[in-house]
Amino acid sequence: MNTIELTKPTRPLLFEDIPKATAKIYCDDCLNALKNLPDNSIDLIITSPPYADQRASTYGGIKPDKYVEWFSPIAKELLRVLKDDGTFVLNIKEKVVDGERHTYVLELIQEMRKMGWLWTEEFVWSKKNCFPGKWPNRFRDAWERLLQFNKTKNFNMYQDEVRIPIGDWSKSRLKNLSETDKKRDNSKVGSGFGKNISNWVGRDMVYPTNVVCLPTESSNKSHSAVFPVGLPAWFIKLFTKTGDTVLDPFLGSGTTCVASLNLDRNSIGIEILDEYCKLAQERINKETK
Amino acid sequence: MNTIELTKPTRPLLFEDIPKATAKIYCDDCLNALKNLPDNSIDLIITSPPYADQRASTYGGIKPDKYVEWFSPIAKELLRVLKDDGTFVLNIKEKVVDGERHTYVLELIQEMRKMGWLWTEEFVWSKKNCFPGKWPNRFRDAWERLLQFNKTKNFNMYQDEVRIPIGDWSKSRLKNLSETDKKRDNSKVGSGFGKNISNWVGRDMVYPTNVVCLPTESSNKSHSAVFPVGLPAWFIKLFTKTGDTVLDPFLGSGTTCVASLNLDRNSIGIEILDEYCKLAQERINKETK
DNA sequence: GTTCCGCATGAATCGATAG
DNA sequence: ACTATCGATTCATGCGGAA
Repeated sequence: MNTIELTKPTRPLLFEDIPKATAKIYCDDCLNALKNLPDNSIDLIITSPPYADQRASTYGGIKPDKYVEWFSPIAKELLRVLKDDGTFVLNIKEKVVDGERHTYVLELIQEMRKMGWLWTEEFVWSKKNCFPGKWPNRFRDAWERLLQFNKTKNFNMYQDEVRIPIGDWSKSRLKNLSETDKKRDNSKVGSGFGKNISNWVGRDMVYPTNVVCLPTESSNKSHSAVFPVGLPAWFIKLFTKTGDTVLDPFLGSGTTCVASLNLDRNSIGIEILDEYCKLAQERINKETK
Repeated sequence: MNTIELTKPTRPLLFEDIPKATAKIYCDDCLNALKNLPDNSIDLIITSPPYADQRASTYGGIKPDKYVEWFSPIAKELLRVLKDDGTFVLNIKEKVVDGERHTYVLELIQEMRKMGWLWTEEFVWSKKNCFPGKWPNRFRDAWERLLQFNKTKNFNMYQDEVRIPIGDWSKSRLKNLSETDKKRDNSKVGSGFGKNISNWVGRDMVYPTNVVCLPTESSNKSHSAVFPVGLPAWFIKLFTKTGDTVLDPFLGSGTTCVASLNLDRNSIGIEILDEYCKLAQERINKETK
């Protein structure tokens, strides 16, 4: 098993003791790597596991009928490593099998509740640029589930960190304070201030809802991630504070670590495929400040 | 049991034999009234049943734990009265019980599949102006499930009836097509447009997705239902044609009948509360053409 | 610097064809 | 009959080069 550790100063250091956020990547099977993590050590788990029948080369192409069986032991380990006031956000969507939506996600929720998880909420990720196509009996699938699970009812939630500007203008431009927006604006100006989105903080900010609207990232040819960096960023801001630790047990191309570093959170990523680990490392070097 | 029947000419009559759409309201208990309907007679069922613990005075306040048990016999009757090529759209959302989303909707889907329903699709109704409020551990709930069930895989779907304007991207992109674009065939490209881009010229309507964005109807003082008329209207256009019959077994204030009449569809509504039946009648007189 | 345009690229689904 | 593979369908987005 290879382990990659990256430490980056993420802000201009004003004092010597400003904490540095660290990203650690385990290049290993998910269940194996999780055994290395101590109990109650993670503040937020956010992941998008391989969907049924996807990524066959890496994960053996889990059959829809076997999905719950496959994921359950992982869910048990995640329950162990999460802190009592932490949160687990699971991005998932059932596929169509024989003309019907398969029920493995419904079954998974029930199974996870049996092992002690609380099913606190279901967010909707609404994707405007979903996969194209036309069928006689079905429209394009433009949404995925973001299931929120907790260990206890007293979990940390920092709602003020994800407030959005009010009004129609904000709908199109500044929807969810996505990291890409923030970074683009920052890079244009140079300093951490200037034309930053945070300038708008304080003017008619409202709390968002449980519907998250973000486009997928499809044109990045180096990796096939559909997880836009704004998605983990949103939940990291919502459920953790600076210096906390974020875990993604199916890291893929490293999106969760990139988002974490840019927000001064430590992160642990697990990814079985070497080439994805390398890719993650490259992205962390390139896309973090 | 009272029955109200309303027949309205819904368009300027050009010929004597233009069919008139009819709305029929059964003021009765849902299961009782359904017994009056023959097998395989309904083209579309669309309804928003009382949610758990809602409308307690009317339905005895169905407890979340008893929800599946309460709805199952109704679902069986609905299966009986629906035509083989018809569709059942169920608007529902689980409520929060003791800090968790309750699982009665998940269980209901599984139970309905056991009795023969196909769970074809789950649409999301994204509510732009959802109920205001703030809670320490939860955002405002801005979406509801619209579960599509069918009896067979060969159901009627009239997709062209609900097409929407194309996104702005096409205006800038397809204004001036170069000659190469007009001639381009799939020799160059393996995926993506593949075909000729000029196919898109003049095209201004596209098919929607399975995310339905509609605002809730505000300021409706007399009834608590937040079913906007646009919601049944969308599904009526999508799943029925003129002259078909639409059923709403929990009519409430009559929204489904209003939408049906305005689209020249016959409708049958069932509502146990007399005052709701009266209200429905008034709305039908007032809000239909 | 800014806007415009060309182009590739999707956690998809269905139906037909092949073993 | 049952599974595996393949082609056709479709629309919003970001990147990079050009005006």
